[in-house]
Amino acid sequence: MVKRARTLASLAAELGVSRTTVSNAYNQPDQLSAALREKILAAAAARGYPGPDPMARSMRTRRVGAIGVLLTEHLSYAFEDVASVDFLAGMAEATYGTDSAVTLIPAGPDARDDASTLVGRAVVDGFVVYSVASGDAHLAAAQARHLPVVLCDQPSDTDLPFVGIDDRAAIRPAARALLEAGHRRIGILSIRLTRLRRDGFVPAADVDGADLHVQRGRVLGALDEFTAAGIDPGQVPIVTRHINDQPSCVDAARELLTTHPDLTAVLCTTDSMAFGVLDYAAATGRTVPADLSVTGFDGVRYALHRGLSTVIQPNKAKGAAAGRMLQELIDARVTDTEPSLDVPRRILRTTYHAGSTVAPPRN
Amino acid sequence: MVKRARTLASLAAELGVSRTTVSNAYNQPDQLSAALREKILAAAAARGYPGPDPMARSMRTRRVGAIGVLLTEHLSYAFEDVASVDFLAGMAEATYGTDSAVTLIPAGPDARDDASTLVGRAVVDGFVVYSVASGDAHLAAAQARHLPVVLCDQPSDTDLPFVGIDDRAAIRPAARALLEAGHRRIGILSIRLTRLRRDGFVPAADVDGADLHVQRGRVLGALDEFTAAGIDPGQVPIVTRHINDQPSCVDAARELLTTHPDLTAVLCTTDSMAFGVLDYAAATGRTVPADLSVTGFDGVRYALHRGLSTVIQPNKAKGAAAGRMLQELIDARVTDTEPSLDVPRRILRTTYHAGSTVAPPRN
DNA sequence: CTGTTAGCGCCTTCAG
DNA sequence: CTGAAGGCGCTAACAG
Repeated sequence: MVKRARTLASLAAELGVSRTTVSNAYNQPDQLSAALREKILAAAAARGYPGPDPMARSMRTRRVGAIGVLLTEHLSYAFEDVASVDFLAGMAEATYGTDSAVTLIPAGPDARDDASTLVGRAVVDGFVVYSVASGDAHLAAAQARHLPVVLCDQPSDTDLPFVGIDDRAAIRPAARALLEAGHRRIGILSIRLTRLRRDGFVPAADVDGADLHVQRGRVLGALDEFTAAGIDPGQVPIVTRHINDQPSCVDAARELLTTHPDLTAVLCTTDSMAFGVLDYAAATGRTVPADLSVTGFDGVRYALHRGLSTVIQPNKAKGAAAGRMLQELIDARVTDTEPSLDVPRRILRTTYHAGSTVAPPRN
Repeated sequence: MVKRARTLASLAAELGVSRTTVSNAYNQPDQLSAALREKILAAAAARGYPGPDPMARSMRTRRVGAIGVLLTEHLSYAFEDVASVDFLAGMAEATYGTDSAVTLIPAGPDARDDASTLVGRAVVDGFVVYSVASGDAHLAAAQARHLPVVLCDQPSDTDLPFVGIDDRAAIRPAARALLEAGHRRIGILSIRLTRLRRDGFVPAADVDGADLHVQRGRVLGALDEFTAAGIDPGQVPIVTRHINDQPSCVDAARELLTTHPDLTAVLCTTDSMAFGVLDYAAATGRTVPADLSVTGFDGVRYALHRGLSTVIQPNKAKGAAAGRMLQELIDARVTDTEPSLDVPRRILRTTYHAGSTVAPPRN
């Protein structure tokens, strides 16, 4: 059993070379002879020296080799949600080949004073902040770190680098499909528009001030289209739910359709909501689309499988774009003396999937 | 605009207190007066000091606040595979409330010399190694780091902390169900048993030496049960495929059933394989289970949905157990002078789901 | 409750 | 191609 070298310095001492030389053996192979390098690496292996300590290295180089993703929801929810799993897959893809890993940072809604400790303490080179409300404390904490930050989806009104879709424009084809089929009495179902819980009807006038920009954009986009078709947006019933599990969505459909039995169509801002409508319709004996037209948003696999008329957004591509953008910002920071002044902003395309849940109204 | 304090020391200097005091304001609130603490925190906020630098802190405390997960496959595959997504969800759950994040470390099969750099450079407190072949280079690299390592699923024959199921025992109820229904001519379909690609028939005698312990265990468990029922394991046809996508699985079913048309049942070591059999049976006009009985393994959602007779394993619980076990090892390392000598080993329970794809053979 | 003293292990000049 | 020196920013231990 050979003595154990636990640091670069001790290994250097044992071999009778300088620390630099050992360091170079790992990091700058062209700075020493191949023979010496081999000898050093072999000696290291023999003594169980695992190579330069990553922490010390990071401290010195100011580079970690990890990018953080802030997922606001309880982290294990993120793995149950198809969209965020796809997003993570995209980020993983973006880092493939890079010398960076992805660090998942749970940033739950628990408003402990130190809710931001995880992001404050995370050992990463930058953050991707995935879909949080404007004014989110974790986002603020990430910015406070003075590291590159890329925002994904929301908030959409900051000066930070951004990757997302144009929700307001993206939903219009769905609204248009309903209008073109001849619908005039259309209700809207949306997931929460604000961080604060508020289930039930929301006046159209309140939508503008909502702090969850994604849902706000979708509702506004639909209203834009309705308005353009001569429908008074103030007369469009809008129902929201804070949680988007199946029972909530069905209940939202019930609330909307029992209070407004004259509706011939429901536009939903998420596929989950649309499923709620489909389920409620089935439970109450209505046929879709003969008795009721429905549109969704997101284009999750199950929606396409079920033939839902919906808007497909590229979740994986978003993840990849966000990952790459952050990586570029990190690299630029090392290279440039002065960071470039234009903030990257990438808007990805969406597509409307016609599906089979829109048809002309019965009467 | 106030001067910017970029380090703890500079902030301390500007405030005329010692660095310790500032450090304590962040880390040991009970070591100074609330008033002073407030004053320090306020001054920090005013100057944009983001708090103690995480890298320097980690370097000093030898603690990062992140645990690494090694997923051998190309990382974005991991997000397409239900089992590994559930596993990650479990890990996320285990770290919830802990001051640890999860770092995903892609450890693709690219056997570059430095394939292990990511794991060699990862700034983490320990590793969970998820389902790799025995002798995997990334596992070796993780061990070389002298950090706590927890193995999940495989390899199962090391002295490392382990979380998994007893694959060999777990599959026996599926085999037994087929035997009890009266089947005697049963084929086996398995995903790759070795890292090296080898599609097609595998002699039962070769299974023992397979380096992918999970699949090996399942095949051996089935053979155990067959043997106990008086069937010569040497006569049981075993077909493998390296890749488990749908076409491969269907093709495996074709290969098995065309060469052995007398089989009345197929035992599969994964649900994906069983789907391949179901699809092939449907395509060739056989009814399951009337004409052919089929069992799977894993218990993915879709399998249960489809009524497959299969073994359900608790993927999320595995992730949670692995995460917690690693966390404990990390904490113990800080506390204990001498690490405890018994290596934790946790075997989780599986359940056989009867489903509806097993019935007595026709003749 | 506050301050002083020592490094943590490495990489990067810069000089041979 | 190699070596010596300095410091990255912080916290643990101890002493006031």
